[in-house]
Amino acid sequence: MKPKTARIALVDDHTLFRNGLSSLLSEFTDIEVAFEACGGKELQNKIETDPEIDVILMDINMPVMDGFEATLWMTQHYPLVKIIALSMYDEDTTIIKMLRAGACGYVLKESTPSELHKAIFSVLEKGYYSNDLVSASVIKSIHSSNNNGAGQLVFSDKELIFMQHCASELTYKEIAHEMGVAVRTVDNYREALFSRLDIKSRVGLVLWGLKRGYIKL
Amino acid sequence: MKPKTARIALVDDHTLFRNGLSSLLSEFTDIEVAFEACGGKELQNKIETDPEIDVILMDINMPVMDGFEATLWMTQHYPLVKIIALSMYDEDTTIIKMLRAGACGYVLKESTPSELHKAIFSVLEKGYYSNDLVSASVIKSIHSSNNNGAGQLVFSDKELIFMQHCASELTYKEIAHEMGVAVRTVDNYREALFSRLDIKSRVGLVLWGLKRGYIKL
DNA sequence: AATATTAAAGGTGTTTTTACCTTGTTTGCT
DNA sequence: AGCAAACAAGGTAAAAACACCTTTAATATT
Repeated sequence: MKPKTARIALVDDHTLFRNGLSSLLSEFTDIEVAFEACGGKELQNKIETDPEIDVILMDINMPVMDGFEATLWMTQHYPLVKIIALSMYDEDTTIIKMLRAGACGYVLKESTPSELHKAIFSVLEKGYYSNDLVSASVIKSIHSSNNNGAGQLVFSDKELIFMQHCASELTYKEIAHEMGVAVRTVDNYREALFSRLDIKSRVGLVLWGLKRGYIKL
Repeated sequence: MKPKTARIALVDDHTLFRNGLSSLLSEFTDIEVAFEACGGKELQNKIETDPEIDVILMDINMPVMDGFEATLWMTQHYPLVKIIALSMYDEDTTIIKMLRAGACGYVLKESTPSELHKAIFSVLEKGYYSNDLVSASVIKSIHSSNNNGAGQLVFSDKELIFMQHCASELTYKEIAHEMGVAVRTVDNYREALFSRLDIKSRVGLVLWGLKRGYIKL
């Protein structure tokens, strides 16, 4: 069954990119851009009045509600709408994280329009879109030992808060005070993260978090 | 004098954004996209065979040769071509840096197509494009004390290399070895940067550099 | 009830980072 | 030639970061 026209929604906080992509996609006769949203919140509003969407192209790095959260929300509330993650980075863990959140494909912003077109119709016809990027990441995540058996990295709330605090000029003593725990305790968070992620310094942790979207600049 | 059609070149490493923008701009009857380039190097090649460009829309964060370098090169080799910086971030120092490198305007990727259109023709007719972002940055840079009298932050080559090395898990000892200088010398770089930028830790330096594009993730 | 797991916290020691002060050398300026 | 500025480098000391090992209390697990 060849679906007539794919109804697409775009979610990205950069208006120029969003409008540009919309203009680009409208050149394909088999694609219709139903609406655009600048973030997760706006998506929630617009999908309500127009739920007949086939595919959402979702940026990952957005302020307020980012692509992970928005994707998670979509899979819970509109499980039939397919989501393709659009990102600038090709970090394995980010790809895995998006796929786990419910995305059916992952396309870089460096890709060509025709690859995007292919991704959209692959998702519609096969239910997923897989390219070298995704395949490699999936395989790596299965083979990786830096994770629990299920192939994912899990962080406690405290660890995530600690990680964000690390991206500042606060000392660990000040972070401990900020979080209301003993200095030794944040030292535990640090040691746990260092060993799990195979990191040797605070700078390394900050860089790791930034690359994968756990820390916001 | 109303220029017939503005001949534009796009420089951005993200193909989807570039193509999208191209498609968007081609909807304006008074704009013609002459060519696209994925980075500074490709721009250097293409401008040679097609130098009749009115305005270049230049992304700042690109690998290999970034927007700063490319803008500097353009002002030296093709001083008549106007450049508008396109960026995701609205950091004051970045804006100033691009303007000093020769850019005639600064537009965020969050902007609307009509603002971009306005910027292009403002640059062509008035020679520059100024919006609230640019005005505020210019004023701040004049009033700021974190700079030399001329209102700019200047870094030596070694300092820039050192800064980039700071965004790693290398210790200062290893950085010194990497750079072929004494440990005390990189300590000088660090102290100079810390005091000039009012920074208290290596993490702070890395965050400062990332926000302003001096350090690449 | 006994056992395993986990989070919080302490002890101790080493390495790294940071701060401040000083010296020699080069470079450029007048 | 004389002087100032800039750069590389050394000394020292304190603070912060890092590593490793142990203890306690609260939670599960069986």
